[in-house]
Amino acid sequence: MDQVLKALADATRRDMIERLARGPASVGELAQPLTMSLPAAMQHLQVLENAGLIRSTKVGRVRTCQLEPAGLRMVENWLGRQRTPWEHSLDLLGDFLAQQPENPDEGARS
Amino acid sequence: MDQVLKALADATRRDMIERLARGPASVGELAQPLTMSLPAAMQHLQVLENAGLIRSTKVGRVRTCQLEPAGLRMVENWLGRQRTPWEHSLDLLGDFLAQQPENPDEGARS
DNA sequence: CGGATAGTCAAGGAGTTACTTAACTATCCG
DNA sequence: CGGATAGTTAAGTAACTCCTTGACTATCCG
Repeated sequence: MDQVLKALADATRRDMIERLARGPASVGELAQPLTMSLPAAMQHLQVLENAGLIRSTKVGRVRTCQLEPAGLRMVENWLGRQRTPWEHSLDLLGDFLAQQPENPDEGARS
Repeated sequence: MDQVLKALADATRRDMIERLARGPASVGELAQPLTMSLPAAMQHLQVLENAGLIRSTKVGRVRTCQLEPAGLRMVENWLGRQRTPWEHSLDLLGDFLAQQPENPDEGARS
């Protein structure tokens, strides 16, 4: 879980995932539009593969990478679990707290 | 988006979110179970609030934090968008690519 | 008032991350 | 074979992250 979110926390890696969501690609194809050296791309891909977000197979001298949807789905599940209990009762509570009468020093947040 | 995922990439901040998913809490209440100094907790909360994942209001000398579900939902949306086009056709394509018998070399820059 | 409580600001330092270049291996093609 | 292509490894560096301590402000309560 930690690995997955750390992997997604980088904009370059997210770009790679967005590209892979449109179809498999080689390491070079992934590196080229990102203005980045090949070794840099490799490191990112290793992070993504380590996190279980992509899979890659090497045929000849070309390594083809593809998305692994299970990884993304795991994150979605965690997110859903965190926001389930609250959802819309939060705003009411927020308003309640913000309007506590005995607090002249409390400027409106913002 | 970048801020949100960077915020979620830290285990301590995820613990905070899980705690807040069970109800609002003060800065001290969040820091205590995490064996962490108060300033450290503050920095994490600032990151979370900056990312739009939590909201906080100060009443008296106590700052009460609460979850902001919209932030988590934004991430869920992005994740869903990435894995929609593929889902299960990926495995078939992967097998296909892995079994290509020959290797044409003319793909890259000419 | 004066002490304790809750939070905040400001450096500073240990550890990690993301990139680079250089050197190297493996594959393809003529 | 031999040159070019695709990827990989290794080492080094600049920038960032997380946490700490110390000093400070604001609030509560006796």
